[in-house]
Amino acid sequence: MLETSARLLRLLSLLQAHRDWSGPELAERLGVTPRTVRRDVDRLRELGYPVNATPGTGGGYQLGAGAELPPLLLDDEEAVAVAVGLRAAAGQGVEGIGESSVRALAKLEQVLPKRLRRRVGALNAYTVPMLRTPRDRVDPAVLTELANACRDAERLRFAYRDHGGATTRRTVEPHRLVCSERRWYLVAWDPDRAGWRTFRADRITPTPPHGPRFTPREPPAEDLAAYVAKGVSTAAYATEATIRLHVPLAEAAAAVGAADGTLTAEGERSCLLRTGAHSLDLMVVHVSMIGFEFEVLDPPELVDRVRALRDLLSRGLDRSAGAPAADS
Amino acid sequence: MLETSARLLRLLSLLQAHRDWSGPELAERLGVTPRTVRRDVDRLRELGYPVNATPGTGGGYQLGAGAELPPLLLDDEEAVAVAVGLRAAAGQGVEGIGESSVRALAKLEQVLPKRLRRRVGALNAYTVPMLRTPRDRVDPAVLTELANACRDAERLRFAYRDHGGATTRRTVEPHRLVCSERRWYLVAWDPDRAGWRTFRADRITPTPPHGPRFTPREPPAEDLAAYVAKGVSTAAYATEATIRLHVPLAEAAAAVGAADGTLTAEGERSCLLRTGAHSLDLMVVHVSMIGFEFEVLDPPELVDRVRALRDLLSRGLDRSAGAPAADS
DNA sequence: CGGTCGCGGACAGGTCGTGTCCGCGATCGG
DNA sequence: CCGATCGCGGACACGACCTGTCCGCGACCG
Repeated sequence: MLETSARLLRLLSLLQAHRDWSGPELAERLGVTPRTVRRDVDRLRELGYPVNATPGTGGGYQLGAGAELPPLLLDDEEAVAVAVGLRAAAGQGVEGIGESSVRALAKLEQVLPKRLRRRVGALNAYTVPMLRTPRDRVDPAVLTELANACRDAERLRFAYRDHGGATTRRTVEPHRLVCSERRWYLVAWDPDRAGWRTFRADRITPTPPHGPRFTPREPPAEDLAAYVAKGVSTAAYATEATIRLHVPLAEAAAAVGAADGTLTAEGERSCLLRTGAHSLDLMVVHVSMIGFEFEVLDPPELVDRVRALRDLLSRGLDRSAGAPAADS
Repeated sequence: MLETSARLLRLLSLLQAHRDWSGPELAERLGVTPRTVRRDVDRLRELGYPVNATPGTGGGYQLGAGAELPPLLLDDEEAVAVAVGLRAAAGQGVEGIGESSVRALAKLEQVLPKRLRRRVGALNAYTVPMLRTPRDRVDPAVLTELANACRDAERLRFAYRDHGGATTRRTVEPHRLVCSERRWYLVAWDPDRAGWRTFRADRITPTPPHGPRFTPREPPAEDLAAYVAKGVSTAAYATEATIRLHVPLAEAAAAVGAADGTLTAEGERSCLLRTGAHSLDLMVVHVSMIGFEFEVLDPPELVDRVRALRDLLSRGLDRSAGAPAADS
């Protein structure tokens, strides 16, 4: 009974769109008798999607949270919102969800109607690509293409911009996309060189005609994330930074966010922030925007960095209209 | 035939998880004969979800993009990624998709298994709440609660922090959540005062026992977004800013993004950026991070702002270890 | 040229969905 | 306190539909 399946889907959709539906309402919407609605609800429950019902006047059905996620039935706008959100999350390279973001994005984009794809592309410009210099920003489309090649075990051809700027052409067997230190890496087997290689995604330009399937081989390590982290040897910048913020701990905590580092109180009116070096830029931004008085304690390089920014601003001020250039 | 419906869902899930499946593979996975798989595929096609098939050796089925979005079947990690992405998008208040983001988020959170909800909460800390001071940051949970009340037409009780800081208790009929100028507003009918009111979402603290349903009345305007924009009279900061960037247009375009304003070339080595005032902060950040030499042309207030930041950095440098405080 | 795969017709058996009718219990409002 | 409303579920009969099996066709690859 195709109609029954379709009706179950529509029922699920209705239950997701509104919280509360009465039996007769649903019956009319679905074009069946209330008895059949009850049976459909039972079917949903049997499928593992809990439907709560409240008897009495003004009662009704509502979809609850179950053991597993029911199929999501999104309307056009919601689908676009999801796609844009995922692109942003993937582009930022948020550690911990980055890889699932890309997988979900690939899944969605594969079935996204064309008319919606246009809107996603248009709106994507509005997602704030903060903290990424244009150089190492990754095109979400490239990411999904890499992810697709990984999950389908398709040979991948691409042009790779070398560290020095030279581009080489590669054909590899892609295995995993890994997000580490806010950067994307592709772990792949290079048959020409008969070895595992790690490529930075932002330097990859895929050349569409995909190759044939391959049978995946044993990955070079159990924990590929660790493997990549070790491989790329983030040497240049692996230090930790310590900053003193001249605000009470509570105020700093509200502004800083768990990802940026750990805060420890230091008296009533100041606190210490220890943060991974890769979020130093973020910290500078936060400090600037929120206006915390600060003091750089640990890595001298950060002092240089702040000074460079200060000088940049000074130069800008000198150029700007009617700037008396008065120092603090 | 419950089993048939369930199998269709599983088939859809399989087709979304991998791009390519052969008939026999699917048959084994689903526990039916290949003939039934063909029939199921036909059913999916009849439901409007196009399934492409390629004959011959190494052929198979793949889900294509159709007229409408098929139900999304996400695994745990993907669901978490979607939720985190949506929360981030909603929190940022991206114009144009903000409202759909919240709707989609509400839909998802309603059915999200508890174990996943924990992970979303934990990871949410990692989404970068940029550009929001702690004061006007909105809790995504509050947003979804407001959105739920709107779509279910449930009376809403909440405490409202007034502009002056005083809190009042309200009971209103919520109608729409509007995102304007990177802020969230709730448009609601206040029965006590018998009039329409616009509340800033970041000042709302809902008090959970929701009220009874109400029958929605005619909204105060066709275009509620415009209504809100007019109402909140963004007066204080409604100017436009003009900044000269001392880099070629192409380079600036790569870094700035469409949302931040319009760029116009000005000779070979510089360009002008006109931008809405509410993204000035964003601009300062961009300019800082990327290191563009700049010059503020238009609003003198922006010059003050830059100077304030410069001075903040200077003070920080003075305090910091071994800073020679050499000016540029 | 043969193997493999997708496609679809035909048929038989039986399962399962549907509407109808019914009584039960919970809840809310008068 | 009673009645209306709603969710719940058993019983029954009709009929539709789903499944497996068997078959031949066409396409594609090696």
